[in-house]
Amino acid sequence: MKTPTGDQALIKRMNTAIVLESVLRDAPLSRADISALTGLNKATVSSLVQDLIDSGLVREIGTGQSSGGRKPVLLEFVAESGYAVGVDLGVNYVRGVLTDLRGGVVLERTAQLPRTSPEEVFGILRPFIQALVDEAPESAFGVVGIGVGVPGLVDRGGSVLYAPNLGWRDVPLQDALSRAFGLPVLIDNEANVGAIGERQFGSGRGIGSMIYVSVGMGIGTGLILQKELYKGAAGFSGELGHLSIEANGPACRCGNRGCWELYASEQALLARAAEAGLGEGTLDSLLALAERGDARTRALFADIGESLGVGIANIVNVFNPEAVVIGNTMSRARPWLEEEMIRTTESRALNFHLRGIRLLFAELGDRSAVMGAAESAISAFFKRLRSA
Amino acid sequence: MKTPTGDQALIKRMNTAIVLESVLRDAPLSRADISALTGLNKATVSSLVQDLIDSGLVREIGTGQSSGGRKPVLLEFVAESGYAVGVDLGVNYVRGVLTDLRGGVVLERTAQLPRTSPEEVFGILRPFIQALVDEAPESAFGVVGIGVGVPGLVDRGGSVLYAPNLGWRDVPLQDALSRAFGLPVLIDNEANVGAIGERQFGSGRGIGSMIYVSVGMGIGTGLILQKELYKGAAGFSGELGHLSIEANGPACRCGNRGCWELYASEQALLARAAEAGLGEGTLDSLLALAERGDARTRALFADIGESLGVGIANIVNVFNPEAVVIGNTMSRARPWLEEEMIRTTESRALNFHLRGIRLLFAELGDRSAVMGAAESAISAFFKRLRSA
DNA sequence: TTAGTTTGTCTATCCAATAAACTAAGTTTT
DNA sequence: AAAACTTAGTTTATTGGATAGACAAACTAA
Repeated sequence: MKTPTGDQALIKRMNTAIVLESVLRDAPLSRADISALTGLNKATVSSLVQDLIDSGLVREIGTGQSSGGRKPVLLEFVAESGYAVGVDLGVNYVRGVLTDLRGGVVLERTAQLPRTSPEEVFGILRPFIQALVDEAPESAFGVVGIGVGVPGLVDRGGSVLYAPNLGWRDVPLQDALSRAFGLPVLIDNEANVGAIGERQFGSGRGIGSMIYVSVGMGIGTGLILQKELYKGAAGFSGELGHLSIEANGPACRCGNRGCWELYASEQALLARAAEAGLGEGTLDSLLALAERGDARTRALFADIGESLGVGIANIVNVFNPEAVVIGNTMSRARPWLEEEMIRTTESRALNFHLRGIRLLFAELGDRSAVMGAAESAISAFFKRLRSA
Repeated sequence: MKTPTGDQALIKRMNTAIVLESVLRDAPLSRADISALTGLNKATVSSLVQDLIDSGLVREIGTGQSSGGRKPVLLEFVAESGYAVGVDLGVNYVRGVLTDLRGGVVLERTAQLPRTSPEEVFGILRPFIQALVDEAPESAFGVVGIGVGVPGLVDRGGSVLYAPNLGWRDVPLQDALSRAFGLPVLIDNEANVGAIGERQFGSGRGIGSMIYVSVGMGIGTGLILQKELYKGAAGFSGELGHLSIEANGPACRCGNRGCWELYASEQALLARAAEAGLGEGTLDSLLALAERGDARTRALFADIGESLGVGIANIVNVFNPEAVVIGNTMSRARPWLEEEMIRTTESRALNFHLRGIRLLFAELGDRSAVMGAAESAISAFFKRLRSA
């Protein structure tokens, strides 16, 4: 039985977390506010706040307005008490951010990735991350961790089991990075960190259950269920891109037939554009064509929108989420996709499940993943705080 | 902020729950065993166990073996300290059980349901349940609750929003029953309670993430994720029967096209049997034919197995569960379905997701739902104990 | 017998939360 | 401006759990 048993330390940790959370959410606020908000006794709040001030996570920022009594001392979270690094490892680029503990971006860098072998990538990644770490200002906690999103399957130990577009198999990335930097490292799938990013900083703020659909060359998905990222039994789930929507459709490289991503991804778009002789084989050229009003291109985007809708209807029926967020490169085609996507979803999903659902596009654009990677490092830091 | 704050009462509730759980799981065992198992101090365990004995949930049952010291006093859970009623409301039947708090069946009843209007069903259900309640032996907690599984969509308030096969819309069943009996009542979808039943008492014992697929006239599903029944934002999720597996397939009554249940349900089987002139239009007749070795019938079952496999592959890719459990009437056709179902699933699902997965059939047969209904009443009782 | 072992209880102590009293620092009323 | 009131935050004594360690009880083995 590894269930943690209850003792006083647990209570203190819980209540400290509650206090910190209310500072994070509602700052600036006073000790009295926290007491009223949380139901904790004023004395308890005072004591816990003092601990947080001592540790450097919270500070007093002067007094607020009074309505006939002593003025409250306002508190705020010290976002600069620590920093996190987020990395989005793409197929031909690396993007990195250095953020404070509230997710405020201090620094952002991008680099090309001309070769993708694990060794070569690591050779680029290491100085790339080191530069971000080095730029972090002095702070109470320093750099609290590194989060990395990768385009592939990642196991619970942070090994990249399979990343077809990088040509990786069984690359122990977490091991390598945490050894190199001596910092906590979290590796996760690009769609999973994208989901975290959009939920924390983007269109999914405050939403409890949300499915993030990363539509790039393939389709990946991140599932936020009951406010938590859902991972399957083995740590990888949500391969909704390989949900078959045509049982007898064309074979997919995954072994299944008629996978959703064969119909609704950027790759699908480009393949069909090539067949029809549209554009120059890039998303950009097609977007430009659509912008100029080319009817065939617009019809093609509408088709992709419809295919997206077919899959989204499935998602809605399966998960009954509060929101579905479309991200990654294809979200740039929103104007030409959205209408048909929504129409198809609404005509296909169960009525009861459509009530109150929101079909959104990523707010963070191509930064969903990198921000989510940073956020996962931040939240891991808070989790460590809570349990120690 | 409604987060419950931590105080000593919380500690005690937590630790009491931990102790009770270890008694439930590992009885018979001694106080010393519990202390070793849970990490709680011997004194703490003694005190909590005494409380549980006083409340009637635990009792001493004599001494055990010693290996050179004082003999341990063995404890066990008093299953007969309370009783629960489980009801499986079908389209033309009602099945009910009275169980003790461990889920041991004390009494089981079935009745026909000739008419399905809410009033008529309630007229039958009320005395049916009353009889079960009346038969419960005297006990410390009495009948702790009533769980009901229904073939339809149920909202969080226990209202049946939509049950096409009963012809129900917006029937406040929980209200009606809890008013009639003055007991806690839980209403849930048949597949959800079936999932609970199989997980607690059937083939899913001890499994953390499991998808229960109820294949009857339609296909319903219950999702056990991270040891909990997953319900969507609005309380209904897991309509995997209406996952489209042929985007351009035939229209389904749900509004979508090519839904899984159009290919893999009992209804699909019977429709195709009728087309082919096989059997007398019942599952029983087809099973008999297959038993006798009729090749066309067997091929038909194999086809259904393949269609089941297509959907299961999707499930596996989406959820990466530890197990998929096939239940309800179609599980009776296991001998004629299983091979093709497994073959199709394995050829279509992602390799990584197949590792260690188990494709099982319901152990409880047609009692998955009724047992799960009782279990949901029992676990609600324990939950109440824990929070008060 | 005697020594050693294991179970379970008892006792003193610790610690976090709390209520209530109190101090601090304001605003409003007269 | 003094008195009365308000609100913020701290101090103090109390409460109620968990705990370590001492201890008693009950056993085995030699």
